Amino acid sequence: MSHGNVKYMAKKSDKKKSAVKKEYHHGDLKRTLMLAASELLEELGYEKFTLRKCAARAGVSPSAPAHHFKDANGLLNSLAVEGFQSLSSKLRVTFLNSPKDTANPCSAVAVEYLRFAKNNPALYKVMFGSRLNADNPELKSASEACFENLYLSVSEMFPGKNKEDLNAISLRMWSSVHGLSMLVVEGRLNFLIGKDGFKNLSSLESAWLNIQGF
Amino acid sequence: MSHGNVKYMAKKSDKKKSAVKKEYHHGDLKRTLMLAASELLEELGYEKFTLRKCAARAGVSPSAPAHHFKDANGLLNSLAVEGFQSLSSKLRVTFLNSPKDTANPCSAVAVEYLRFAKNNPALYKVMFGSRLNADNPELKSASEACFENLYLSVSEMFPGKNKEDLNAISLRMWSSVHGLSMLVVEGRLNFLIGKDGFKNLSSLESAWLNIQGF
DNA sequence: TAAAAATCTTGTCAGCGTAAAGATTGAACG
DNA sequence: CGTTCAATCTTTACGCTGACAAGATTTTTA
Repeated sequence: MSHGNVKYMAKKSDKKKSAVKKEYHHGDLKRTLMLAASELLEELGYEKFTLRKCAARAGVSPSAPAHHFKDANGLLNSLAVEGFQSLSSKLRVTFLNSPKDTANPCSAVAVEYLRFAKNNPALYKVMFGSRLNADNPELKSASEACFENLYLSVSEMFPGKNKEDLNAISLRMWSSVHGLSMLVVEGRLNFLIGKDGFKNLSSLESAWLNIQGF
Repeated sequence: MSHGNVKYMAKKSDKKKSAVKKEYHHGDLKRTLMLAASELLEELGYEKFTLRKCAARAGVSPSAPAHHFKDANGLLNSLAVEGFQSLSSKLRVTFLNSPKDTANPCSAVAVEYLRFAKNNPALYKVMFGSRLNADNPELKSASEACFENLYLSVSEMFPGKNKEDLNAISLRMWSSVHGLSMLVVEGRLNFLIGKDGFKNLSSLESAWLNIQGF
């Protein structure tokens, strides 16, 4: 496991070490482009991201990405899919590790959701923004799986409820925390800071959390 | 009042009737551009709106808008400001005209909010999207005034509460209905339609409304 | 080993925002 | 009334963008 096929490793190693010399075939351009895109998104912001800058950071020509993604939005779409998968598992893990006997058993999940949005603001905007086509099959199933995971936690939290109520509760939770996340990520709560004892963003968020359980 | 200065009116009338003949000075280009922008936004969608198309629809050159707005985002910013003013007054009127003795006195306001977002989806995205600078003074004060108006209704609804609670309730209401509006407007609830008896979007929205009062 | 496929580059195109400079008009003022 | 000046709009041009077509290079297949 540590070495594997020696010949192959040597080849790979050669490739790695000759990073100075530019090679025609990149080897793992798809992954490299997604990494570069993710970095550029958070560095420049959602609006200033361009495919050409992304290709430049990956060290390839502006047309190279076309061989791995349909177009610029195809690249962002792949990022968003991974974002939903990451968010989904984070929320589930948080729920499973949080105490179930508190007054508001969802607050830990909500905090984790908000943390994700604040840690990856540009990615979060891509995931829910109108740049991507919401009807894209992969994106649709990824966001659906995320919701289903939330639904699962909700159903374990309210064992007696029927499907309609569980769906409604899940939707209520999602839209509520999504709304706060968007307002925070878009800077739309800035005017509230300094008002009536809300000295910073955190105090606003905890007020939001404490005012009620979903 | 019906006629005013005859000379001036005649002049204006001449201008109107000679619409075939293109004139160098438009007369009310700022308003015309905002109208054209608002139309194009809803026709083409938030992402495909361009300043050049907007100028073309208004019948002027691509550089003409620069004399009335700082840049493309300046035009959208003005639209967003008017959007917040319109939304603010709609919500207040709805609250004042809705019965106060129901179980959930906010539901009428929430419905009106959602109606605004669905009637002007592209404008709504502009108002809350990251294309505009959230720290723009005019935009900031317009959205703040909108929130203050909501706060006013909330304070009349819960007379006993202190400022902190009223702020938290208002924020909770806003983020909740904003989250639902965004999800609806961005088409992010499509995958839920047809699931567990939710035959359309309206059934989802009413389930959201009925699951609890804010 | 030759053909085929995959991968990346170069060259090109229309469309975009916007800045600079010129043309036209209306308003202010003698 | 005529002149000057500011406001308004056009023309021209620049760099940047996404994307397409065609060619170069490498890897895979057969």
